[in-house]
Amino acid sequence: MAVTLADVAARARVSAATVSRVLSGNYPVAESTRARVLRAVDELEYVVNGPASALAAATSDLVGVLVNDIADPFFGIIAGAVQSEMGAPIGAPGRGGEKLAVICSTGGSPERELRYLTLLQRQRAAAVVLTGSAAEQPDHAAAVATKVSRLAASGTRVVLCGRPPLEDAVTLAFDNRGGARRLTEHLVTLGHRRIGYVAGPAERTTTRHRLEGHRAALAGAGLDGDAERLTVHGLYDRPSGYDATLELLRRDSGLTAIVAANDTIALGVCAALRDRGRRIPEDVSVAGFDDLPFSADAVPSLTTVRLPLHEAGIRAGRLALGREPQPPGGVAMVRGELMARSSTTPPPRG
Amino acid sequence: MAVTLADVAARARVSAATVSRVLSGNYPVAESTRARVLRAVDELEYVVNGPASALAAATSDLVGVLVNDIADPFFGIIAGAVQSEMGAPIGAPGRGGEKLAVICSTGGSPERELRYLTLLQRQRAAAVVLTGSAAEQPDHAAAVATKVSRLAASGTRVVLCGRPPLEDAVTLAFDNRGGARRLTEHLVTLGHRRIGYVAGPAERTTTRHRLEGHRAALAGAGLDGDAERLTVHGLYDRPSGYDATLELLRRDSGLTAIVAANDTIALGVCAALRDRGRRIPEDVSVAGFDDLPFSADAVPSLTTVRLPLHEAGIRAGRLALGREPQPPGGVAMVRGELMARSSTTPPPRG
DNA sequence: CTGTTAGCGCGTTCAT
DNA sequence: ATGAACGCGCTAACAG
Repeated sequence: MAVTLADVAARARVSAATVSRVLSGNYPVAESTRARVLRAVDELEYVVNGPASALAAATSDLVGVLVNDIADPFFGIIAGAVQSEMGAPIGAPGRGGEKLAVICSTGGSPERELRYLTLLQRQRAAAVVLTGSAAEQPDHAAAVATKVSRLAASGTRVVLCGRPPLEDAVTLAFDNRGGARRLTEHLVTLGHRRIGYVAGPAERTTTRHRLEGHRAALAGAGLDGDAERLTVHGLYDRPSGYDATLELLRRDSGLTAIVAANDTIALGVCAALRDRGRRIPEDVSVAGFDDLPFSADAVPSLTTVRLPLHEAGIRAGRLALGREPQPPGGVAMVRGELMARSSTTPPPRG
Repeated sequence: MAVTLADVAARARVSAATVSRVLSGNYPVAESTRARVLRAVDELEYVVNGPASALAAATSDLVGVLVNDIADPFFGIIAGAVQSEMGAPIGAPGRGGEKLAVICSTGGSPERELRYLTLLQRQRAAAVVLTGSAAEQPDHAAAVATKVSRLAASGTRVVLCGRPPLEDAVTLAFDNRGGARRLTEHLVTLGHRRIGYVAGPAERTTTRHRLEGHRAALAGAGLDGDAERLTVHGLYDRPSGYDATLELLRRDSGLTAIVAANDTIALGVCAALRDRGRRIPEDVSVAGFDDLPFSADAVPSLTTVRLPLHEAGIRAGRLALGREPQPPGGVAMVRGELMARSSTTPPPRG
């Protein structure tokens, strides 16, 4: 029913193989026949059959991108950047290098993560990029590691972006621990002594690393006695930040600063503080993490740790396509930069 | 090299056809052999070859989702919702109904939109969901319409979400015009007479419809004399809102309200007003559109028009899979709801 | 440079 | 209920 290679070949009075060669452009073809073929393609409005092509060539032009939540700009920025690298390579005239990025939103569920991985394996994806924090439950972690190895074994390149290294995969790790430490050190330097922390969901690598960095800074200042009591876990969203702040205030109404595990949580922290009549930063300083676009515009502008998400996504995309050499040891660390803005200031006196 | 159907068949001592039938589950197979086959599948860690399957069955389990910018939560929310509908249908035990959503970020470029459409056509996608505003240049619009017809003709279901109807496609249109009109009417009712408007990029349907709604409200109040002069176009982003506001202030420093074409622009509007020493809303009222998650949390909370993006995405996904009956005439209108919040108030006296 | 040949792995008749 | 055989549309040898 649809137009096939054979139809084009017939119309151009050449063999199917020749048409195939013209289209993939990776083989010498006489200019005259080439033109004839292209004209036939045009006239017949022929479009290659992807599945057939993938089957015969044993390669697919699909690249999977797994994210926890595509509605969260953190992942949107990374995913968009990865996809922007999927076009045809610079010097390739043919429609050869066009890859299609498949963005999959797992909702943070390890089961769905594995399901998507299987789906991509079924599609024989050329590469897979796993972004964001990984679940730390031993069984899930093992299952993902196994799946990754299997994908790698079957020729799918696997890139990890913002999650801890794994065998058989190239990794772009975010320095969550270091960034978090510098952020809390900044507060300590300002003079804060009673600092609350709103963490993300437990059992996630990013949550743990950021919390560890925070604790390290506290320990360095001899302030870690209360750390456990002044930490509340929640999701990486605004309502969690709001609720956690109320809880923190209940536990210690004399807090002079609250650090949130990310910027979105920080938004909720600010809202709760305002509802409780605390001024930011005069009464309570607030800090986030990630430096999402809205953070610089918040009122007051949010002190946070800038992660180069776009750049990381670009790099992840290039690594996935093998257009960039792997970092030594297969692991590169992406540093975060402290952005000290208006939401943090020395604590009120008295 | 990889495990194939034949390998599984050999191990289970049945024919490849039987294995195929067990896996697709749409054919009677004896329980005993069924169990044997499934065990073999498990032991061999067999994963169906998607391309081969798609070729033989002439159907694909890919669904394309085109968005202007996946880093923008507006699209992230829609895309995430569409994808959440792609799982196996409720009563289907087999791995049959699993669809893979391919989210493609076009950057608002009509060329890339067409390229993605071709890529999806090449993959023989089961469906395509086009979201967000469409370019209005006649040639581009025609090219997209043609491509859509061609996709539809080849059996790909096409769903339009948040863009104007097209032949051969089911449409979920947003009532941008009506929402914008009610929003500006709200300002007029509050007493505003000099209202600036920061529009999105020209030549886009959403931009035009929202602007038309705004103008209609002005005209209804006899305020449309200055409308042209008090409108500035930009992109749908924060910097554009910032710059446009400075320009508007230059054109009329006595503005008492500024309406932005979306919430993100409104963020920039607020920043610029503050930098110019204007209080919001005491000196100048500000309004946005979309009601993205951050808008309720802004300080002051943003008056805007709520679009049920998540619900619309869910519906678009169901329509794409044919799981929901088409609306009468193939077009359904999604209304926006005015959310009057703290960023709008009566104009200052004098 | 071009045509011929032979699969790629699976779904689907048609028999049995 | 199961197996044998064919073909989906394309690419990759191999000739020439």
